[in-house]
Amino acid sequence: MTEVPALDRGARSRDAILDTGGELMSRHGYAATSISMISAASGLPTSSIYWHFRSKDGIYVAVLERARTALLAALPPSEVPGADVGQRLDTFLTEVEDAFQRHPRGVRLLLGLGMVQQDASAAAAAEVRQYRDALLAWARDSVSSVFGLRDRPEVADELARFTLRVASGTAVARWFEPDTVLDTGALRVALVALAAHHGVPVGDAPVGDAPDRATAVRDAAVEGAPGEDAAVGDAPGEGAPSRHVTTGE
Amino acid sequence: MTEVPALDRGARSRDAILDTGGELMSRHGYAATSISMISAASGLPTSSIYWHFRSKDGIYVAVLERARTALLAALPPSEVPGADVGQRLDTFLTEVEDAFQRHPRGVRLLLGLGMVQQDASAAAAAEVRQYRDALLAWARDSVSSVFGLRDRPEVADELARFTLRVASGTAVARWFEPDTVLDTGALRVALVALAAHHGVPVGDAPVGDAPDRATAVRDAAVEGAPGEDAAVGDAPGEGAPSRHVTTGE
DNA sequence: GTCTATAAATGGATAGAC
DNA sequence: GTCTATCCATTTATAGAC
Repeated sequence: MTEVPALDRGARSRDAILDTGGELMSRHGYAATSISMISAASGLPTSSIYWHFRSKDGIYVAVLERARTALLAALPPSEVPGADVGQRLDTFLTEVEDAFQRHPRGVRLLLGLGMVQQDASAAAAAEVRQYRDALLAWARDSVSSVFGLRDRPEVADELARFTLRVASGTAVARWFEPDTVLDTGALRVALVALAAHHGVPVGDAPVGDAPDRATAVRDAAVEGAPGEDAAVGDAPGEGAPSRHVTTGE
Repeated sequence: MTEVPALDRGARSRDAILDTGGELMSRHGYAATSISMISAASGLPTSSIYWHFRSKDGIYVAVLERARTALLAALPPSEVPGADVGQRLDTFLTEVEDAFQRHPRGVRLLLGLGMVQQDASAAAAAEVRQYRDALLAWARDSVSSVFGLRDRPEVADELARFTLRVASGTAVARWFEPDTVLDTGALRVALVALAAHHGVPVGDAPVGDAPDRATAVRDAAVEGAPGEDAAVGDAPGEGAPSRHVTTGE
C-alpha cells in the first residue's frame, strides 16, 4: 500500500502542510486559520504539523517564504526585451498580469494576513517585508529597462510603485468581485503619461491601442487559473521544485 | 459622581464599544480581535457587549455601518464645482485624499477583515458590499462631473474604478509603510491621460503641475490624523452625530 | 443596562507510545 | 516521522443577581 519511497515521506508531508496551510491562510487570513483546520484539510495530525514547524507562526513564515521564492523564480528577468518603448511596455504589462493571475495566493497572503504589524512576529514581519521589497525591486528594474531610466531612478521608483499600487488595488477589488482582472489597458496609458510627464521620451507609445496583445494573453491566463480551490489537492512533487508554479500559488 | 444623564448611558456604552471595537478590528483584523480585548479596552464587561450587539459579528456589522455612514456624510457632493476640468479635477483629488487620510479605519476594516467571502455572515457581507458600492458610486458621479461624462458612463466607470484601485493599493502600501500618502500628482496625470485616451476633451489640464495645490492640502490633512490610536478614547457625543468625523473614523 | 461568574467549545501546543 | 490523547489558555456566549 505505502509504495512511497518512505524516505521522503516527511518532505511530502511538509509540502502538504504548506499547501493546505497556504491555501487556508490566503482564504481566511492568518488568525482565522487554525491548526486543526490545516490538520483536517491535510489529513495529518496536529502533532506532525508541530513537528515540522515549531508553531503556527512558523507555518506562516514558511508558506510566505515558499510563495515568495516561487513567484520570484517565475518572474522573467527584469531586463525587458523589445525594440521600442511600446513593445517593451507591452511585454512588461503582460508579465505583470501573468504574475498577478498565476500567483493570487501570494497577494492574498500579504493582504489577508490579518496579522498586522504589531501582532506579527519578527520573522513573519521580515518575510512579509522581503516579499514586498523583492516585488518592488523587480518592478523598478523592469520599468527602468522599459523606459530607459538608468539615470533617473526616482522616476523608475515612482512608476514601479504606481504599478504595484494599481495591482494591489486590483487584488483588493478581486476580493469582492473574484473575476476582476488587472486593467492593463488603463495601466499602460497611465504609465506612458507618467513617463512623458517626467520628460521621459516615450517614442510612439503615447496612446497606442497595443493593449490588445496583452488582452489576448490575459484571457489565456485566466483560463489557467481554475477557481481558487483546485490548488489544494495537488502537492507539488519534490522532483521539479520551482517548476510547478503554473496553477499553484 | 455619576453625573451622566443616566438616560443615555446605554448609548454612550454602545458608542464606546463601537469605537474600541472598530479600532481593534481595523488594527488586528476581525478574527484576531476578541470580545475580551474589546471588553478590556472599553472597560465594559463582555455581557454588556453582548447585550448591545448580539454577537461578535453584530459588532463588526455595526462598526462597518457606522464607518460607512460617517464617511459618506463627510464626502462632498459628487457635483464637483470648478470652472474647467483642471480645477474640478484638483478639487476632486483633494476630496479623495482628504477622505483617504481622515478615514483610514474604514479602509482597513474592509481590507483587514480577515473574514473573507465565505466566512462572512450574510449581514456582514452585505455591509461590506454596500460600503464599497457607495464609494464607487460617489467616485463615478464625481468623475463624471469633473470630466463631463454624463453621456459616457462606461468611461466614468473606468476612471472611477481606476481611482479607487490606486487608492486601495495605496492603503495596502500604507499597511507596510504607515506614512505612505496618496500620490495625487501621479493619479492626476493618469486620470487626464485616461480621459484623453477615450477622446474626452480635457482642456488645458493635460500635464499641468496643478497637484501643487493638492499637495499643500495633503500635508495639512496629514497633521490632522494623529497616529491611529488617538481615536480610541474620544467617544463621539450623541449630540452631534455625523459631525465628529474629523479624527474619528 | 450593568455587573460577576461560568458554561461550552475551540484554540495552540505537548507527551509519549509506536 | 507519525499517531492518539491530552493539557491549558482563551474564545464566544449565557445566566442571573443587582
